Amino acid sequence: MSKSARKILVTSALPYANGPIHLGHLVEYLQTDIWARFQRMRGHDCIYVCADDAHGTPIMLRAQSEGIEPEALIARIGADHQADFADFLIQFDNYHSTHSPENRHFAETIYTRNRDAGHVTRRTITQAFDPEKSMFLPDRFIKGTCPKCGAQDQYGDSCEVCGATYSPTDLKDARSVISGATPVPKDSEHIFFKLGDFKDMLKGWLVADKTPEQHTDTRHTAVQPEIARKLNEWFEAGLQDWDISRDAPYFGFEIPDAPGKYFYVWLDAPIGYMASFRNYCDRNDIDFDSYWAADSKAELYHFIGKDIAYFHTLFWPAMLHGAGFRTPSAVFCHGFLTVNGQKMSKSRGTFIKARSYLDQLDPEYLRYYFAAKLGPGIDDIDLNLEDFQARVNADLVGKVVNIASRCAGFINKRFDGRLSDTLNDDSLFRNFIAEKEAIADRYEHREFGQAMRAISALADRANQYIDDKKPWVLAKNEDTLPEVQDICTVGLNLFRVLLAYLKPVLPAMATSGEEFLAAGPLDWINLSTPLTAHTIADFKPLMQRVDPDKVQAMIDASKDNLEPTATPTGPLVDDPLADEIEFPDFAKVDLRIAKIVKADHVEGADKLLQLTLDIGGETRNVFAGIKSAYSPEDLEGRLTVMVANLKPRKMRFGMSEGMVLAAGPGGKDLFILNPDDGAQPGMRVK
RNA sequence: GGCUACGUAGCUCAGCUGGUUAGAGCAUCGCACUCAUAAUGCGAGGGUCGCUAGUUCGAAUCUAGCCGUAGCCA
Repeated sequence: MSKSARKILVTSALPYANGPIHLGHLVEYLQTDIWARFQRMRGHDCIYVCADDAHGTPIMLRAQSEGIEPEALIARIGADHQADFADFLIQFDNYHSTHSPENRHFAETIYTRNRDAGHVTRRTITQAFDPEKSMFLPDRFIKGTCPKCGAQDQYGDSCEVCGATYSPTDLKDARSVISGATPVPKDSEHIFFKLGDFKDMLKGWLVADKTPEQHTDTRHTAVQPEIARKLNEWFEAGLQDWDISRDAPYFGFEIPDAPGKYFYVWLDAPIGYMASFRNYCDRNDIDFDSYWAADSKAELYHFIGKDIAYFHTLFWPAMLHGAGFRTPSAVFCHGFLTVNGQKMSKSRGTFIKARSYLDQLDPEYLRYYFAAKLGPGIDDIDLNLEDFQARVNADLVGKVVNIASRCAGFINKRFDGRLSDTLNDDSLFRNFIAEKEAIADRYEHREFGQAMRAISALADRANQYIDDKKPWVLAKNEDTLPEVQDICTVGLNLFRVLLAYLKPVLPAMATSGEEFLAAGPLDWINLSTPLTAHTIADFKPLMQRVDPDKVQAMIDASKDNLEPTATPTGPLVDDPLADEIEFPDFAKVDLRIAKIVKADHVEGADKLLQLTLDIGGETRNVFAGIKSAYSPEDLEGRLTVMVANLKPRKMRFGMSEGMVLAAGPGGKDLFILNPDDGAQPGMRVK
């Protein structure tokens, strides 16, 4: 290999630290991991870093609703994320957090350098303010009636019914999702990044040839053609100033020269790539500047979803450039994941968390399936669960592993595990090796689907070869027995090449296969030398077929609520529906999300618990007949649903100001209601 | 609403700059084989290439409109 080792830094987008990793996230991490492993196998110096994106209003509010500090929330979620990634065999060199000293340093550096260069401006804007919570409300935290079509319960930025976009101040009957209060307009000075200053620079960045000297085989531009077209559209629309500050209270970094103002989460999120790398450099004695200085010769690639292209192809290169750092070599976008052809859905059980998958299935199944479907473009990819099972079983177990399985028996039983001294028929082996650069090129350009197809076609040829030579016939005759050893030696060498080609995708199977072959780790160079005059280990199954029951179990575990069964048994039979009512009858009942702040036993009462319910600034005292099913410590801190406008009723133990809702026949079988994540005390249920 | 992608056999997808009878894998149906995790090999059936106009000697491939799906609109 005359080509020298490339210095490559790759990243995946930072997952947001307010929820678990799901299969949609994994498209990106698996794509990046496969690419990084491939580069390392080729002998390049490829560092893969990531981090949790830990700032912003949603995290602040979620921590509040859980009654914990945001630091505790992000620590817990960060640990979950890392466990999920590790179990999917994603090999980060470093995993950090945007809530870190390194990130504060780079956020401040990038801000102050851009400010000093004149790329920052200040302006007073008017925003919706929640007077009860004393905070400005992001658009998504305001709901109301669409000013265009009159649809109710729409977010502050756009209407999901008619698709209109507007400003939250246009919304009719607006209210804060957090407190339920009516937002009021309020002025505040904000800090803006002058993106327009970078128009020419960005256009130049887009068209420049990013091909590193070491691999001149293909041109390499900063973004894919689809994204380039989108960028041109954005250029034509004009680049507006970007609001990079948020007022307290906000979980993030305070802006150095603006007390009470914080960097917007999207400013410090991509800076997390630098922070994580800096943290890695400090622990591994690597020169940070050789990767990030303006004149760096290293390659820098970001893998992201197409939804965040705007941030990574405009703001990010601009603010790096404005602060005197290098810009990315390229930003690689991918599409979204659908399951069985549709958006992931909790009710269908297709909103599958990483952990729900891992509880049932081998991570390498999904690694292979995604690889088989990923291309360089931004098309969405579909996880069709039947196709998933068929593909993994046919390609991996039926074809690839089968080659080793059908040869290993002869070599182990008849030749004491010994391979022939030479490859007496090496034409097919040479054909396999001849594909090496073509397959590498597919990996390099993220054409994983084509790489998998090429590998699969080779596996077919290996099986054809064995079928043609019929070693099981030759094994019956002592005279032809030596030929059996030769044929199986060829077969196992073909298998070994396939194993190497698949190693970026199937690292665990590659390790098992390497143990079986007992000749050390495979890489892109040593795979060309055939294995001869060598003793292999006993063959153990390298991969099991996908168990359909496990797939079903995964779906069942992902179902939010159990589908009503077709058989007419259960509660509906015992307790038929009440008479139909008109909407106004229902509207009279004011149901609210309530937080159980305190729960106590009631002296002298057999069935009652005394609950103190917070409905967003106000509290209610309620006696609930749920003692048989819940103890007070089970309840404190939980959210539930109460009838808030029920006329207070005097009971023997005091005044009860409402009731909490529960289902079930009674006794131990009582179930109080539990709102989904994100609900806030005081929200109306309707 | 504007813009950008996508819409090819039952399923999942290839089809580069327009050119002989539109391909692969899975599934289905025959046949062969039995070394192998009921694996493998050979063969067959199956598509008005979303719809409609147009450009062209010729279009799945180019243009326009329409329908459907997804995303973006900072």
